[in-house]
Amino acid sequence: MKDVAAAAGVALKTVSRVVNEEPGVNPATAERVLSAIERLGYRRNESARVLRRGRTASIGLVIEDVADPFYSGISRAVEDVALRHGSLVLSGSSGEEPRRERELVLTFCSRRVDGLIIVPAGTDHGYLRPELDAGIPAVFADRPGGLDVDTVICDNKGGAHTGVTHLIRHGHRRVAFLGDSASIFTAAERLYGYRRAVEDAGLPVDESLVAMGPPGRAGPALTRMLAGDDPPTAVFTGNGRITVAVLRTGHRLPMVGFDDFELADLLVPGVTVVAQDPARLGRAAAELLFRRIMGGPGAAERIELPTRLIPRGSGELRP
Amino acid sequence: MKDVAAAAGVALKTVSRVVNEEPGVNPATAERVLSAIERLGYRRNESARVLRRGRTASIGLVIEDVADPFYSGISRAVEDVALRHGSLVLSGSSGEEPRRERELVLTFCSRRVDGLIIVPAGTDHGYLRPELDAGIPAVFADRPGGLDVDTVICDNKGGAHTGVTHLIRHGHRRVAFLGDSASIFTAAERLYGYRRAVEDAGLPVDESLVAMGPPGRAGPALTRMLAGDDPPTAVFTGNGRITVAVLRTGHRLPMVGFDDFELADLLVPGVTVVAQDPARLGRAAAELLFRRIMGGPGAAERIELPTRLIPRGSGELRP
DNA sequence: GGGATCGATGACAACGTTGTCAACAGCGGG
DNA sequence: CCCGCTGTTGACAACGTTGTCATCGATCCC
Repeated sequence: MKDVAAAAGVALKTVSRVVNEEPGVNPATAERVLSAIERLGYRRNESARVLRRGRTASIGLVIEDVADPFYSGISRAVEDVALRHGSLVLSGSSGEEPRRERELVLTFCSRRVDGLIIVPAGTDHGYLRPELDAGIPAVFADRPGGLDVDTVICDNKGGAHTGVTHLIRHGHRRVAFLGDSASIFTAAERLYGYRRAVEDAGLPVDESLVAMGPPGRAGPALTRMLAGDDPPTAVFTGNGRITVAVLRTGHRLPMVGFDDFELADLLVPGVTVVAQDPARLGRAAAELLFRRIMGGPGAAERIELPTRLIPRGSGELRP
Repeated sequence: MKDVAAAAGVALKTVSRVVNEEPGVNPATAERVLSAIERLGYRRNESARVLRRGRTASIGLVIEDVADPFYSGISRAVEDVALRHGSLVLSGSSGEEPRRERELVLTFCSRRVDGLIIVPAGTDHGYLRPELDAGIPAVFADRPGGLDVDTVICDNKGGAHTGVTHLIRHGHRRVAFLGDSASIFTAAERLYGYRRAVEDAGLPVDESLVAMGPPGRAGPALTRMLAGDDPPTAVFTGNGRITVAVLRTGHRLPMVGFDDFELADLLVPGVTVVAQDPARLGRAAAELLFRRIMGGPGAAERIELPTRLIPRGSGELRP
């Protein structure tokens, strides 16, 4: 900028004015400055600008894994909203490790992001306190983070309840539940919804029909159940990865899965799912965040998005 | 930092030393400083640090769309490599719009990223010249960008050639090609590979069997071909999205698709594909970039990754 | 014609950090 | 006892930008 000023024969401040399109610069002068900028290939140094102004025009996004379509859907939606607000997105994958999440968040904070959107990995988010107190707004997405902070989640219980009830209505009395590790909030909620649905139908909850754990374990778990004395006649899967794992086992059991996925309609039979809307979730979280960044007042909000049952065949099979 | 120094009763510089774990600080003093840091919830201001030191420890990544599994695979791999180098990833989706790509790149540059990985959207990347001259290394991924810059791409021609030849070997003499818009590098290359394969087999290239355009158009195009006088007996699809579009039409034509996708093996018949490895592509690009960032010398490299034919049934059907 | 107003421009400090260099105390060797 | 060395600490400038305030000539109104 100094060089530009020298080349254009004006003061530093005038260049600054031109670059920021501030009013009150003689068009002729501005023209001279612009041509000098062009000639020298000058680019404003954003770090210095941030240092001086305090606002970075960027937000941090911590998800579990960009390569998972559910999270990349969120990611894209957040990016779009950020773009509309002239903001950039710093993002990172926590891989479900609380330590990595914490690391990412702190890195983002020391880069002075204007706000954070976090898919919480662990349960203890106390490390966020100082940041929140320092005035960095945060939004939890997909799962609550245990702090009094804006949160956007799905109706996990309700969705699972709907899906399981759907199977029961089609005549199943023994529905298995295959969920992700019980330590994950969404998995626990969905399990709760499953139990409620079974109870509400007046059926006994049989714990031998429930298996929680990482997706890789779901297939074997189902196989064991089917080999038992009183096997399930249908299965409800707790998320997209588990649904796929079960499909891959080749058991052609009637099923309903949580999470929609591409090609679910092209399999035979089509896979009935309880769909979430990741784009909507991301959008809601980002909009909430920007409202806070712009000084939106009030207590922490908690938005719960609905789910939608999409019948495609696999969930309508009778025992 | 000033406050920390005051609280600990030491000079600014000493706090800086502690924060950066520089040697030559009395352990007792360091302890005092650390406790002050803890007490005040101090976080180093990265902008100021960047301003002072010149290195940002972050790289920029411009892809087409995070929500596309091919690109999110790349994204994840880049993130992992960056993590190993202690670097952060700024990323953005260009949506195949050259203007947006340019905007993103320039934004990244003014934030002084240490380097760029770009999936080029347009053909004119002249706007990058000043940045390159300013010493910001860049790597083009998936497609060349028309500049003399490190580039990592797939063997598009070879992959298409292999896939089409596979169909011909199974007795097809009229193979249709459905590709993405011809202006996209990879689409053009794959078309070229298709033509070569047809010619190499001594068959006539029939332009009425070729349709290029956005994925949404692929289905209707195929339907038109099939309604013609001399319809194709098999189809080669130019990328994952087009493959899915074709599958959705319900025509059960023998086919081979470029790009692997989840569940390709669960459809009936399984979908034979020519697979790329997005993770490997992302990793290669990122490693190349970091080598440059650390001052790796020499002329621009061009890496071409192989593809792999995965037979699953749809490509082995006879006419 | 004189003072007020306005438009254009510049000088300067400050943002929070780190690199450079100097200061100072304590210590051992001659 | 003096010199030089080591270990520890601090003062200060600089990074590139922007906000504040001052300057200066021109214009305008009475």
